[in-house]
Amino acid sequence: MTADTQIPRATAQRLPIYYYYLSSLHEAGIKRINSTEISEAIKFDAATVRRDFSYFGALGKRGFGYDVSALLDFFSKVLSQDKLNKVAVVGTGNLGQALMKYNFVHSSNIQIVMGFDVDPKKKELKIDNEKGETIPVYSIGDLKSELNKENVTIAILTVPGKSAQEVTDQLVDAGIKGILNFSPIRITVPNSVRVQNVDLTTGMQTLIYFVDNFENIKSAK
Amino acid sequence: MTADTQIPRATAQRLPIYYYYLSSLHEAGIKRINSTEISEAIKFDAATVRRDFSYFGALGKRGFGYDVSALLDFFSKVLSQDKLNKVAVVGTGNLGQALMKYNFVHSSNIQIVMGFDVDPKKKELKIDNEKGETIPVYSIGDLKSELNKENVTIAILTVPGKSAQEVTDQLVDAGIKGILNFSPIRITVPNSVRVQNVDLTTGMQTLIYFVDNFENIKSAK
DNA sequence: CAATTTTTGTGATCTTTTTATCTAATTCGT
DNA sequence: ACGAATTAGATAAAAAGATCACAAAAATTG
Repeated sequence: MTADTQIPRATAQRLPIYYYYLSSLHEAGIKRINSTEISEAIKFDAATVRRDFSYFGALGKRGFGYDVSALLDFFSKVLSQDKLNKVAVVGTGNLGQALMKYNFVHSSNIQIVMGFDVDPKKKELKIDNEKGETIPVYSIGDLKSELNKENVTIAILTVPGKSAQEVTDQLVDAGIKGILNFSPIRITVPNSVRVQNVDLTTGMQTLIYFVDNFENIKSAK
Repeated sequence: MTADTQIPRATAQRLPIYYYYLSSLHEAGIKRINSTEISEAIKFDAATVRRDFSYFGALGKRGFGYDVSALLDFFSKVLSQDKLNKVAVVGTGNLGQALMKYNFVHSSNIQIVMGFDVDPKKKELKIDNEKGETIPVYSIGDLKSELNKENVTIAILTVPGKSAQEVTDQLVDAGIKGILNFSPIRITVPNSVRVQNVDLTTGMQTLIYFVDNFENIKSAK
């Protein structure tokens, strides 16, 4: 079930991209695909695609390509699409609330089940998601107990930079295993906790830099 | 003014992180800093930090470190913090509206000045940002004229995957130079246009994969 | 002011990632 | 069923990126 080879980081980062693309092919009723076409759609070299897939074994057939359904099923398992991942939003400011309400991080295997905030007034907030379910907001003091009660191991961190590290420490103490960090701070966590940074401002600044310095960037092919 | 060396991609991606950190130091009244401390805060190796800086020349002093103000001023220029970048949001669904209202991509040099949508009803939307300014929403048919009128060269793409490529083609035709792509599609653009992908779902899926396959990821130090 | 400490900047090296090329398996048309 | 066309998977090479380690420069100390 689990891969027996060590998967390179860069490959792991591409897996959700493959998964999304395969889903769209499947929905469109496309039955087979080859590495060249995948390459064109996702903008990585065809050799990279084949190499990535090969870490998981021989998934394709020479002279034929890849069977979309089989590949999709496989990556579905690899990405734990079968199991439901309960997620908590920590920091229910504008961004946190927006993520809860509109389920921007949306996928069948991810469900935001609760929110936390330092401000006790936020407890009165009744945040309804798109399905009409009310997502409870708790005080940050109840982090540990509430997370454990529902067995939540993934957190979305949407607190201001100032309190990001302090709240992170509490999340770690509460047994959180993964943090999607929207704060502009690079948080410190022990080795056993995974962090994925999603900084909206950083992305935009990088883009502007790339636009302004087009000629100066290496391999901006 | 512009760097005379080719800046590696990886370095360019770290510039906004340095900038944010330096700003926070400056605000805190800290006058000098060394690569080791920077390294601890931003979680990249100290040698990487020094190497990154060195692409822009000798910014530090041996035996002393870096002067925070001077370094901040320098990166401020590198990242065009002095010039105002007008940005348009294309696709005023939940995510697009949230970005416009709450200015999540917020920084002094970035201003969202207009929105676009296929749905003509959206034109009646009066979206006020946090400063109380009303951001107009136009029909996507007016893309070219409105963008050119205000000299907008950066777009935030928040349309559904289905229409992402079609809208991208229109943006390119309208002369857009950079796209911050929130759609799950890897869009195709000509060589002269820069794309930065920010996929919320992908980030979360990658995180879950990293959490579930901790032992299988290479150099998850 | 000499000795010691600090800390940068960078050549050298190592690691990771990407790309190119080759080989052999499989398909497909006839 | 055969031969040409296709295409994955493997191997090799190249490129990009991270890290090591140390000389040189500057600061600090006694």
